[in-house]
Amino acid sequence: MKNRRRDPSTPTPLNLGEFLCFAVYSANHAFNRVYQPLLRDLGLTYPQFIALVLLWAQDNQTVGELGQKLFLQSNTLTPMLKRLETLGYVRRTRDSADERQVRISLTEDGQKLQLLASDIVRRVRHATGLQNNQVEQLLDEISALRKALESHIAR
Amino acid sequence: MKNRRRDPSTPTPLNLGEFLCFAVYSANHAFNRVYQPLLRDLGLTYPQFIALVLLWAQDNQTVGELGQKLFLQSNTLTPMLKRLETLGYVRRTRDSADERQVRISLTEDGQKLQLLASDIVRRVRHATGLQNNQVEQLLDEISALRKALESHIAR
DNA sequence: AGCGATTTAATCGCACACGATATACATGTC
DNA sequence: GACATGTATATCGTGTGCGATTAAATCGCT
Repeated sequence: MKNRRRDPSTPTPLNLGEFLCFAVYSANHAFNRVYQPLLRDLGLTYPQFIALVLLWAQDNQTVGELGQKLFLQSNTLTPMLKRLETLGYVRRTRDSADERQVRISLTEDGQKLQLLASDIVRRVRHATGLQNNQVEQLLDEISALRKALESHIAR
Repeated sequence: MKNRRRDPSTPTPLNLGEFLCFAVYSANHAFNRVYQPLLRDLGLTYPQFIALVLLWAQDNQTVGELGQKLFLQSNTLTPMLKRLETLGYVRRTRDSADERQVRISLTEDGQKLQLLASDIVRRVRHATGLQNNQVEQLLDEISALRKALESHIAR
């Protein structure tokens, strides 16, 4: 039960190791670096891979739909999707019913990538060193954290 | 105990909500967005703030020392520290004993910022909606995750 | 039908982040 | 002391991210 006396003229020293935000920040970087060598052969970056995961689950989504799920806006997505188009993994076509919307659909090559994706995901999960139930628990906790932060942002 | 039959020609569908990496990725973004309005008045970005946290704990560190703690290299840090210098919060001076090293020291203005920092950190902690012991537990879990990922990268 | 408000993407400028490389300095070996 | 080796920082190019703005299409209201 220590109650150390401190010089009141200097603020409480902040220890970066105690920052939850920094733990999250550096864990995110670590994930990035684990994915990188696995994705290099496919010419993909980690965010691009995440976008493809969404498209494998549901093809032909609009830019806005993808952005809602990824928490990204068109200013980030549009250039990224254009790169995926250049790579030959997706097509970008205006929706004929609503010309404001751009629909992203997988090419045949883009669909084929999914065959490799499961293996990549498996490897990354292995790299976490966690059991399935631990992954689930941590995932729930971090998701709850994100939601709490977002509800705070909304105010 | 469902054991759905699947078409063996199509891969297992991947659900982004089950990706621990994505939970971490989006939680990191959420932190960023919570910090942003709090730091705007100081002209600081979130990574810049984190760098200052390190300098408040120990002034006059080298670029390399900061990079080791932030998991960043000079190609990221140098421009960022130059911006902090332009803002008038730090000075960049070559170490006279070893001219290869650049030492980063806080200006008077940079030191003063610490008075506001504790309040910002307190607000962000409040935004997480977590109790102190919950923060500690989650921090330990995420740090362990980062370490596991990094030890995997090292191989 | 007409027209302002809303929605959807795209564009621009800036700030990370990193791989690859360059440059200057320091160290060790002969 | 010279030269190879190693180290610390800086530079360059590319790819996210985001705030602010723009442009085009649609909606809603009268």
